[in-house]
Amino acid sequence: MNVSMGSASTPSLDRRTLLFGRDDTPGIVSVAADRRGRARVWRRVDGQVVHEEDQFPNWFFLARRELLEGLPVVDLPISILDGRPRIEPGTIGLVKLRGTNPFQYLVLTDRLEEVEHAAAEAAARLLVDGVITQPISDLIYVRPVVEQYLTITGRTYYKDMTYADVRRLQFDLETTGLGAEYGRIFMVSIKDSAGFEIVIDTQSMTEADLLRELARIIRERDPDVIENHNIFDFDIKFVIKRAQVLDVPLPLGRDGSTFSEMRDNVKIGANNESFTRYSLTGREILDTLHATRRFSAIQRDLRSNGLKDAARYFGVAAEDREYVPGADIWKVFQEDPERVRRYCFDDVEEVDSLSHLLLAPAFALASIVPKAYERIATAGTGQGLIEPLLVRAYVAGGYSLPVARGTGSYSGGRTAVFTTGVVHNVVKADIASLYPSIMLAERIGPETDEMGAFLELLAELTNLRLQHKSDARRQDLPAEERAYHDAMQSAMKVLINSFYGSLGANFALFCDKTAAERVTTRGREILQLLLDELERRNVVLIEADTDGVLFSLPDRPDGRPWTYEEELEVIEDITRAMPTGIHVEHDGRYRAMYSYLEKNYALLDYDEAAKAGFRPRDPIRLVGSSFKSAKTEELIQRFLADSIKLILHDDFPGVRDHYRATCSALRNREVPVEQLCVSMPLTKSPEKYAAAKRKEEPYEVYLAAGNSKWKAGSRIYYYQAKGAKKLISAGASDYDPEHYINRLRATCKQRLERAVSGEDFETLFSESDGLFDTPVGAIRPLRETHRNAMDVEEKDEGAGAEES
DNA sequence: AACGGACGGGG
DNA sequence: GTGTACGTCCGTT
Repeated sequence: MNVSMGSASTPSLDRRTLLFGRDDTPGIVSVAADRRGRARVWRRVDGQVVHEEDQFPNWFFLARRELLEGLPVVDLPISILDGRPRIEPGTIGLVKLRGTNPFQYLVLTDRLEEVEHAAAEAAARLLVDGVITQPISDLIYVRPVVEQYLTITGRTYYKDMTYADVRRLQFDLETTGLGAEYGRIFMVSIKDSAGFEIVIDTQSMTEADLLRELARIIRERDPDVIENHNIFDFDIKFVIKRAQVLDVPLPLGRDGSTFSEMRDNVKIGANNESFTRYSLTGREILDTLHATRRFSAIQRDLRSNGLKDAARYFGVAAEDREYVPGADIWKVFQEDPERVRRYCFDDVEEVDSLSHLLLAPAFALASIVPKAYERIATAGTGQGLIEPLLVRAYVAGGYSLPVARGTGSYSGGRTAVFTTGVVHNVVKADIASLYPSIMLAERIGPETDEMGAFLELLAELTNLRLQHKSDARRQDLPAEERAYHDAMQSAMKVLINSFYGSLGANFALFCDKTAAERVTTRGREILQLLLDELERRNVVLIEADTDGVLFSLPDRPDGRPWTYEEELEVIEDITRAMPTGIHVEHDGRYRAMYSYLEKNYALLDYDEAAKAGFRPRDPIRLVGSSFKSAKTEELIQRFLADSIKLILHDDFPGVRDHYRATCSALRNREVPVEQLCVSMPLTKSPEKYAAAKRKEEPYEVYLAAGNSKWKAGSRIYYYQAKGAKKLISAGASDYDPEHYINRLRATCKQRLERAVSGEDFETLFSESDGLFDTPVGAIRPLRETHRNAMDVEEKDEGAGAEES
């Protein structure tokens, strides 16, 4: 409905220009711009970096012309926006824009400081005089200068470049301590994507020379991107501090300037976190810690964001990777410097690997969105990405811009649990890109989008993503090219999924709560259609969430198991019953499932799925936080998983046998003590603990073992012996079996409460056969249906609405 | 034991 | 621009 609302004379941008901007200049690796219409551009051409000076009009949107009163304003024709606009030096140009949105004017000038200041002053005066009532944010809309340059020229970073074309340099410090006030740097490892590798340390030079050498190497290697894990909050801070103390200059920018510093925010999940951003002219600085945390905010199974943990999680930690505990590094360096050198270099290697995995999509986004790469890597999706894209379209099209006016809340996605307990023949079905599909199919976009750019962009992204996705799978393409297509498709996925969010976010320029609610309402209807279609096929619904459903196919009279192909047929059949543009996808199949709580369940794979060459994984998967607790002993955690597995195999005698075997193994001291230990850190030093005068279990256990000294932060392992807790010792067998049997029963009773009745639990978890017990072979698992299991998530203003 | 508060990362 | 995640561990009572 919003497409082509303009008059016939209105220039409309083709979709490619909307998405990539109108200027295809390749190889831009960094941009510096100022408020006087000057830009410096660094481009990588045939592997060499060239520096170019450029001119552009700074610009901002303005709601009221009178804010420029008294300034020598020149009216410019709107046709100036048809190509790349150029103005005479010193001009304060004003373009009256098309359409009816509040920001009616575009100011083009190379005197931005002066003009913006004057307009802000005028706004403040008019506000005081009561002539206007709007806040200044409704009167003047200014983007950062680099974005101004990229937007008005239609350029972006990294056109025609792949990740491998950019020169990335990683460096990592080893220091005598964490605080830059007292610590010193004694080692630096450096690596770059052109094959440079070095580790330098204070065995062969002074700390000052180490810093000079670091600076010399960075200048000589001339990287486009500098990266490390926690580079902003540690390495750069430390380097600057030590360089200051030792009077070493750090002219690391491409123009010989040093680091600049500003407060900025990094979007992590739904939150904004403030940090000190350091910048270098002509280079981009990227923090893999930010990237890791952004990842783990979505993918919750990455527990720790530390470099080593993240590298192991992603499978990029080398077999022979050297580890040195942080607190020991300086000490180990005295005894075995070679070991610390290996450790330090392994760090930069892992950073490089994480960068490949986590930053390639941000890199790909930088060839689309008019924004510096280092900013894209920390930006949110709505205001951070979608808005710059739409604003570029509005500037190029000469359209007036809306202001953000979102308020209130609306209903979001629907979640429901229909069945708890044990179910078989489980299939997971997802509606592909539910919200984007609805927006495209029903032509739902912001009412204020008079240019119709919103849906055009969404449509183009959806088309192109499919192409990139299929190209990423083409075996006839070289790996690097496939990686490029994969990064592109995931960048586009990020954008596609952000459109709905930017409708629902109050502070987004193109916020439209009514439109957002139409999307979610339609989403609930479509999910209901899917549920209805499934029920019509006599499946048992288990759990539904916004755009996906877990269900159980009925056993067939002849007992034949369902095949994947048959399940696909069911799903394709359902897709045919869905509205146009809505596709249901097969997203997983499981032999059995224990549905415990909403989003907490155990899945048992089909045997063949485990063999089929996918990632090797346990045949049973426990999903959801309620199954995991760090404080559970290994034996109990394993016993629970095994019991669920047996229950899902319908093997109740097996559960009882397993229980009895475990009890007797405990009583006969056959369980290795390691499996019964809990681990606790001694965070306080001996002095601090003594001073605290308050007994804590781990310390008392450690002291009772005859120790009096420990290093703060060291971790101990201990178990319950008869009468007292004791430190682990190899082969110890004086643990208290009754204690562990009780713990095991208590844990299982709770976690299995929806799988077996209380009565059956007592039968299963009993060491002797009771006279009146149900025969164990006759025990059936629980399965409970929950009617009215309807639940609609409220989408509040701002938070939460961002995610789709 | 129960609760409020700090932290997550880097050496 | 503002409110605010979430799970774990610490410190206090």
